Formats: sequence, structure tokens, C-alpha cells
Amino acid sequence: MTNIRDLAREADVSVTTVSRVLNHHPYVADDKRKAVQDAIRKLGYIRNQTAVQLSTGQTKTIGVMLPYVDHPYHAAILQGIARCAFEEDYRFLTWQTNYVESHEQTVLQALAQREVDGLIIVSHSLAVEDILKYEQYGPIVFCEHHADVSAVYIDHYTAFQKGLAAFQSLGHTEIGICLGRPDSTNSLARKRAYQDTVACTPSEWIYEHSLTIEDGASIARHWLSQPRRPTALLTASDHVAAGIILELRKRGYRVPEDLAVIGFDGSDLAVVLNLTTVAVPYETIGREAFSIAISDTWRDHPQIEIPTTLLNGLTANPAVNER
Amino acid sequence: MTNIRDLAREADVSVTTVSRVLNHHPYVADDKRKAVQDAIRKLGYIRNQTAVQLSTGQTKTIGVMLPYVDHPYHAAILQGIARCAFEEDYRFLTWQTNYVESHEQTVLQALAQREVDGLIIVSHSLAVEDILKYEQYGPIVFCEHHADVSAVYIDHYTAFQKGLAAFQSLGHTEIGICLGRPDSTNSLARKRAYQDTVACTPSEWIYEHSLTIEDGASIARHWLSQPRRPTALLTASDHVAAGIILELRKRGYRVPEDLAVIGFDGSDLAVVLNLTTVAVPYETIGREAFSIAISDTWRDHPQIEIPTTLLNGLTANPAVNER
DNA sequence: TTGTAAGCGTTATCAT
DNA sequence: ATGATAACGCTTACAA
Repeated sequence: MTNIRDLAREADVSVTTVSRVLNHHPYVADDKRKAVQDAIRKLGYIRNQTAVQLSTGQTKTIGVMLPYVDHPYHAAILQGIARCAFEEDYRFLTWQTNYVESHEQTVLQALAQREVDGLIIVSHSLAVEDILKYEQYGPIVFCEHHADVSAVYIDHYTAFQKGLAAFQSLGHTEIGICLGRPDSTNSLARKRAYQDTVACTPSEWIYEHSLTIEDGASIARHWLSQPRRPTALLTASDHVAAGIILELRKRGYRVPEDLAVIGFDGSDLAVVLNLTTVAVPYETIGREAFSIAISDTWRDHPQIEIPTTLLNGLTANPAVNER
Repeated sequence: MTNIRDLAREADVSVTTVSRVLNHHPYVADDKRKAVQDAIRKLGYIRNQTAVQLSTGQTKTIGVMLPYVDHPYHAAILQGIARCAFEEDYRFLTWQTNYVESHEQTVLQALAQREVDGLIIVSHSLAVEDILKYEQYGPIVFCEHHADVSAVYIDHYTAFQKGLAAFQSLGHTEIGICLGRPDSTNSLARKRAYQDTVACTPSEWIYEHSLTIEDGASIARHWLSQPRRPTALLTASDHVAAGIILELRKRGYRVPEDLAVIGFDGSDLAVVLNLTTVAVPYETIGREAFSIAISDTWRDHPQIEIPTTLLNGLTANPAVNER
């Protein structure tokens, strides 16, 4: 592997001059620059990035911690990060944690070990305080709302309120909600929105641990078995909404006539099933998080809220019609 | 930032001994080991990975080149890579190329610059010969079939034949196909399967450049405008199939009665729409590709074919019934 | 405008 | 079992 010393020898200049040419620095005589460039071509020189990184103390790499790379919503955030990273000549390392705390520790460790210059945390299960201990090693940007951290987030309280209000304006009063991990920050905000907005909120109408299409199907079956059922269900993901709807239709029930359903995310599933859903611009979240991670603004712990939109489909209407 | 020299001084040993302790080498006296470990704790030492990389000449990182990170099928491959990488204590860098050749060059350059130890190419537009020039810098594993390269792939010829045969066994003879990028290796294989398997293959029944749900809708509209229409359509992705079906239903046509449709991928869309589809185990592809990239087997250019399965849904049936 | 030399933080070779 | 010391390939004061 040829290095800058070989180049210097070949071009009959010093390594400094070679380095200057390589980095497009000024103050290099044209003939020497030419000599170096010729040497580069002749020797087929390729710069070793690792050495650059060690010398400069920068990796030009951002780490991304997320639970699942193949969840559409996480993939959309990745997409935003990928776009931005390319534009800024940065790279990004992705770690899939499955919400396992020891795996999340590995990611934090990577920041401490200078494998990456900064971290974007899409979602996590470790305590925020524990994560923030690693901020001494570099920027950490969350894609969820927490106090005193850099964050790009959607307000799940407001977002859920939008869905609930939509139901109410259609005449629904018996409304249930589906949540993911029950103690996550997002779920807590959602539950608060529910209890603040809706008058009747029995705990049997709060369906927890729902993430997948199959989880949605289970909820539908459970709903069928309940003596007292809500007439409307606000879910935490389009996948869950899809599962509910499919299972219900399979059993001869109608959506929204028998049960109104609103999804969350605004994914492809919402498009093909004509779901009414709360659309989230995930790519924007990724972009914003990235730009904070590579700038100096992170030290001020900026908090950027990204707005959501209620997308009208065909799964939320009735209630009014029913009476 | 404290380094091993600081540790050596603190523990009153040489840097070599420190390094030995760090790397769990034998031949270290218990008391010295203890002294080093105490020093590590006291000084809050954290190893600098970049320095390790420079010294060992290995990054323990694999690069992944793919067109779009948020396409479900690519995300599923990433998922397989992510799983494997974590197990093997490797990292992976992802580059989204959008099939832009200059972006693909950047990725190859990264291999040459030793930013990564190897490369997994999920899909590409550069010529294979040009990519293979970079094999001198490290393993390159393709997720598509090419001669004389390391590859983990599905046989698109066979896979398409499966779909076509399913149509034929249902009585269809007027069959059309939808392709993505018309000149990709995959599309060529698919077209060959079409022409070898089906008797009647007019070029108006080969719909190209179809990737998204919207593309599917366009195809449906085009199909409606055709004087002579196929009775069955084999698509190259569930997204396209979904788009076709939705558009057709919106206009009052029935699937599969008016047009039978088979998807490709076996994605969530297929589940919620009850698509008949050719399911591909993308995660397995990711896993296998990764394990080749980090082992020495890549030099033999192993070719691993991953089998596909026809998943029966409700969108392919008729034709038989029609007559 | 150019060059010398000292880092960056490890690992690895070779004595002892 | 332990330690000097030379790599690894680059950047960057500082000097000239």
C-alpha cells in the first residue's frame, strides 16, 4: 500500500507538500502540485481514511441507534439521515438494538470509543440520564421528546388529540386506544392525551403492547369478546390498525360501521387500505436530527417539534350515522 | 483523553503490558494485570477504536451499497445484515445510491480507502466489471446473480416462472408482466422467463419502469386503455401489484375476475391485501451475504441461491371460472 | 512556499 | 513474563 511518504519520495517533495495537495491547501507551487499529482497517478495512491481519522480526531461518521431497521417508520427516518449524510459527506453506522439495554450500551460505548462523532437515538429503552452521561463524548440527538436533551420529535400528545378529536367530531364517545410499549415516553403522552380529551376512559379500552399486524388482529379478537366495547379505536401504528381491520372484516364486521379505526404513521399500508391516519413526516425528523448532530447547536439542547397531519381515509367516519 | 501511555505510567508497567491486558493476552502476572485494571478505572480510560483500526489494518466494518434504504425489500436485507453484524461484533455503513453511478463510485472508493473491510452490494447500476476492479481492496458480495462474483441471490428466472405457471394452471394464456428498471440483470432474467414460458408475449404486455404504488396505478390506467388486454399480470413488486389492484377497484373493476394479479416480495402489503405473491426471504439474503463478506470464502466467488415460495392469496384465481 | 519533526493511540516485533 | 521501540498513515505546528 503506497503512502504519502512514497509519494513525497517519488515527487521529490516533503510529505507536508503532499498532504497540502491532497487537502487542496493553498501555498503550493504549481510545478510541485503537478509533480505530486503525477506521483499519485503513477503509484495508484489511495488515501487511508483510518489514518486521517486518527490524525484529525474526527470520523465524519454519525451513529444511529434504533430498535428495528426494517420497521417502515424507522426506515423512513434512516432515509432522511442517509440523504443528509450523503450531502454533507458524512457516513452513518446503524445499530439495531431490539430495545435490549445491553445492546444500547454498546452503541453508547461506540461514541465513547470515538467510532462515531455523534449519535442519533431514534428510540431507546435505557434511562435518559444514563444516556446523557455519554454526552461528554459528543452530540446525542433524540428523535423523542425529553427535557434537557437535543431532540427532534413529534408531540404525541397533540397528535393523539387530533385523532381523538376527529372521532369526537364524528359523534364517537366510546373511544379506545392502542399503545406500543406501555411505559415509553410516547405511550405516556398518548395516554395523557386520551385521559385529558375523552370523558370515558376505562382501562379495558387501553390496549397495550401492540406493534404488529398480528397484534392488531389479537386486539380485534379481544374487542369482540368484550362485554362493553368502544365504537372507535385510535391506534399507535398503521400496522396495528391494519391488523384490526383485516381481522374484523374476516369475521364479517364492518369498518367503520361496527368499529371506527384511525392509524398512525401515514405509511404505505394507510394508502392501500384507505386508512384515516395521523401522518408523520419521518424523513424530516431524520434530516433535522442529522443536521443538529453535525453542527455545534447541539450543545444548546435544541428542541425541534415536527408537526403531524390527520389524513382522511375511509375508516373513521360513522358513529353520527349510526344514531 | 487518557491513552495507554497514561495507563502505563499510572500502573507502572509498559504500554505493551497494558495492551496485553486490554486484549486479554496471556503472559501477564496477576498483580500487574490488577494494577492496569485499577488504572483503567481510576483514569476512566476508554480505548480509541480508530487507533486500533489503524494499527491492525482492520475496521471490522462492512459497507452496504443500496439504492433506497426505505424500500421494504432493501430494509429487510439490511435487517439480516444488522443481525449478523451485531452477532459478529462488526459494524456496517450504509450508502444510499439512488442508482446514481457517481454515488456508487463513492462507495467503491470507501472500500479502496479502507473505510470498510468489505462491501455488500444489494443492487447497482455500474457495470459489474468496473465494480470488480475494486475486489483487490477487499471482498465484494452481490445480492444479485452475476458470473464470477460472490453472490447471494434468488433466481429471478425460476421465481417468475413460478408466478407464470400459477397463472397458466388457472387457465390464463393472456399474461402480461411488470418490470422495474428494464435493463437490470433481474429484469432481463424475468423477461426471459416470460418469453420462454408463455406462448403469447406482445411487447405491449411488458410494462416497464414500475416500482411504486403510483406506478402500479398508472399501469392499471394504461391497461384499461389498451384495445387488447392481458387477463393476468405478474408484477415485480407487491407495491406495483397493490397500485394496480387499488386503481382497478376504484374504477369498478374486479380483481381477480377482470384482471388476475400476482405480486412479488411477500411484504406487509401482500398480507393486508391478500395478494398472491412470490415471497422472498430477504433477511436470509442479508445474513448470507454478510457471512461471506467477513469470511475468506469470498475469494472462491461462492454463489448461493436462496429459494422463493409462491404464497397463495386471493388475487390470482379466475380465468378458469371465466370461460 | 516548503520542509522537519512531533504527534494521534494503538499493536506487534524482538529482545531480555 | 515484561519492556523498548518501531510501525500504521496521516495532519499540523513551527521553522526556515
